[in-house]
Amino acid sequence: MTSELGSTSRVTMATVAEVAGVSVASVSNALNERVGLSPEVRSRILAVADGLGYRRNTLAQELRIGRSRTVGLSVVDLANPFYADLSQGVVKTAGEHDYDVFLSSVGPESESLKEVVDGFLDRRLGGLLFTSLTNADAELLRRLQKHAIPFVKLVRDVQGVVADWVGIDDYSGGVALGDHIAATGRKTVACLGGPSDSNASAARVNGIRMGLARKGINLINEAQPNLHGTPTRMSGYNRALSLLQENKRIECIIGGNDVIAIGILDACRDNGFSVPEDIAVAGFDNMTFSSAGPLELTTVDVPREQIGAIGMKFLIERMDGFTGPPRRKFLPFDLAIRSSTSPKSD
Amino acid sequence: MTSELGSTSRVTMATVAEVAGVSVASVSNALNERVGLSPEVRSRILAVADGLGYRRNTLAQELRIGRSRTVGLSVVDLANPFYADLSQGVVKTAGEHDYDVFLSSVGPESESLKEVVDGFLDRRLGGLLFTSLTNADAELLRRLQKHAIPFVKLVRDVQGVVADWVGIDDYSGGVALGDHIAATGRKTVACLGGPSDSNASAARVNGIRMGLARKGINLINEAQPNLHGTPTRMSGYNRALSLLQENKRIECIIGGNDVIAIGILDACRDNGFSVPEDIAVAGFDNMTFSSAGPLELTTVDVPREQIGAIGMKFLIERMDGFTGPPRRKFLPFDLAIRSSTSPKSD
DNA sequence: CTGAAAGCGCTTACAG
DNA sequence: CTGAAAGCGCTTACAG
Repeated sequence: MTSELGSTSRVTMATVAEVAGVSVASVSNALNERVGLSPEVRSRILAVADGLGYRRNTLAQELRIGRSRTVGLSVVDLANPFYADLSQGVVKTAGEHDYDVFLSSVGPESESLKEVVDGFLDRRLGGLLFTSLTNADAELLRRLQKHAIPFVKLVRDVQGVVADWVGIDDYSGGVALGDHIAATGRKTVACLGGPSDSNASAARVNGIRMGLARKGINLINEAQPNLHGTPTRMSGYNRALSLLQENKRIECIIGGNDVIAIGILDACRDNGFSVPEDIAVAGFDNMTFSSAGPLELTTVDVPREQIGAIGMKFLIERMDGFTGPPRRKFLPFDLAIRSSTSPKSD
Repeated sequence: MTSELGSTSRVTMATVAEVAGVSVASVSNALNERVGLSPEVRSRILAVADGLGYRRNTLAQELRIGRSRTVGLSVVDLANPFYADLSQGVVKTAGEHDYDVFLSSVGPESESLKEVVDGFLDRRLGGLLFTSLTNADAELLRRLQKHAIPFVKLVRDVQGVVADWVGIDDYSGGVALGDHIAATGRKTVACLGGPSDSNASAARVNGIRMGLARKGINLINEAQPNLHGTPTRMSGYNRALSLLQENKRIECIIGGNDVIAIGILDACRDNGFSVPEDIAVAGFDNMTFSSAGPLELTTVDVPREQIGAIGMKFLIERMDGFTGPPRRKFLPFDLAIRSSTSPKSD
């Protein structure tokens, strides 16, 4: 009498209908709270469904109605806490609005963005959220627009793709940081930015440059290839190493993000430079670990979780049919001044 | 002639079949590389599908075949880098085997584990991966077993639920850590562990206690409620604060994980205790930030990403029909000794 | 070697 | 107020 695999064969609407003595249509209507069902029948159906432990098959439902309450989130590197925090904001807000999140990782070891997007589309997800975009992704995004798939860009923007975007004014953040460094009295300053194909990284470096320039300070590595690079700790370490070796008088190194800055701090430690006495170090993002016990990194506080949350909110509005013009939401940021850039005491 | 919404109405197998002049069955057979199709027809179908930009509808396919190449991953707090690293391992391994990951967050603000699991089941996911389980979840897991849904427990184990598990021997890790602390010559030692309903946290504390006891050292907060607590920085800070105030002679505080340990370091810094001169601090996990510039935390190196990767591999084997007895995989760990527990120099 | 047909579990007009 | 029927886009025996 019982099926071979799985002691309990799934209970479907047909099962509920049979037990309740009604049609599957009525079961569907009852479950979806549609009008035109006598209260008695409706509550009987609900009771039966409950008793049988009925659960609606999401695949069947979504296939039929052609819409999904699941959104796709594409992330380059979950192990990078920046994206983990961002994702947390997305997942939390999604949950509050009864949406789910399908996560895909883009990366050298994993899939390309195109493959990730294909996977999203194959699942007929209701909307998409992107991080880590570059201008090279413009065509892909335009294809989504052609298919009328709503999406939101997070943190980084893409030239020529007019769509909702949420982030901060990275340029102004950079200016504030450069300004602060100049005010500490340091004049020999280098910057080790993130990848140049990230518009956010580029804006940060531009802002830092401008903030310093206003006080007559030029980046000592302005023309060098190390001005931009991979946003990893390793890259920060290696690039800082060569800076420290080439220029013994260097007074400050600014990382394009906190992960790079940690690499810079490692390099300083390993080479006997004490921070901030010998050299100042600053970052960008204000990751949780940026202020931890003895580690006190000056940085720009980027509201990562909020970016994810508002991005998700924008996406929900689009999925709900909002057709207003694309929005660009600049979230406020703060400069977190800590001991890694304490004024020179000489 | 064009449909109102979405310029390009989706191309389905029917479209491909019509253009190629064959039946949908043949299209399906061609796409699924089944035998019994003349090479010519097959390649023509493939060419047409490609030309039309055909993409298989995953919902329809999964509904039909009743299996899914998507697995569910339940995580308490993505913003906690421990789970982010674990997730990275899962996602990466999944991608390598052509599986996808559906992520759900359990938490006070979000859904309960039951809701998360229901969501997984409603989507007919092929298998599930759990982190942060407690004994209270036993019933839920047994229900999954009754329905023959494969799952793997990560890091934490659950009493009475015999199923695949991947983690480290937390007890031995604790012993190694306690042993090390004793060897540094410190005798007044406290431990601020994670939640007592986590079998991993409990094992860690037990191990630490044993490692110290072998050298005749007892935890000074053995009987106190602060021996276990929330695994957050805030909790570490607050618990450390009261320890420092109550016992000026305290020589070492061990955190049940690195996040707690960071809170301990914060408390030391804010109260003028220098590490390791005045007091030693140790953690557990070896998070990336645990060694960062001036921050040099002694800790147990837990291979988080590998736990996720192997857990995913186990799950794939189960989904592929492996029916061997449940496995318990203990991954090797290391003790990372750093300056936060340097020997007392008196 | 290829196609017609049934069916996965839903939803939604449309009759009655 | 309720049900029979078609259909979402696939896959899979089963005929031919």
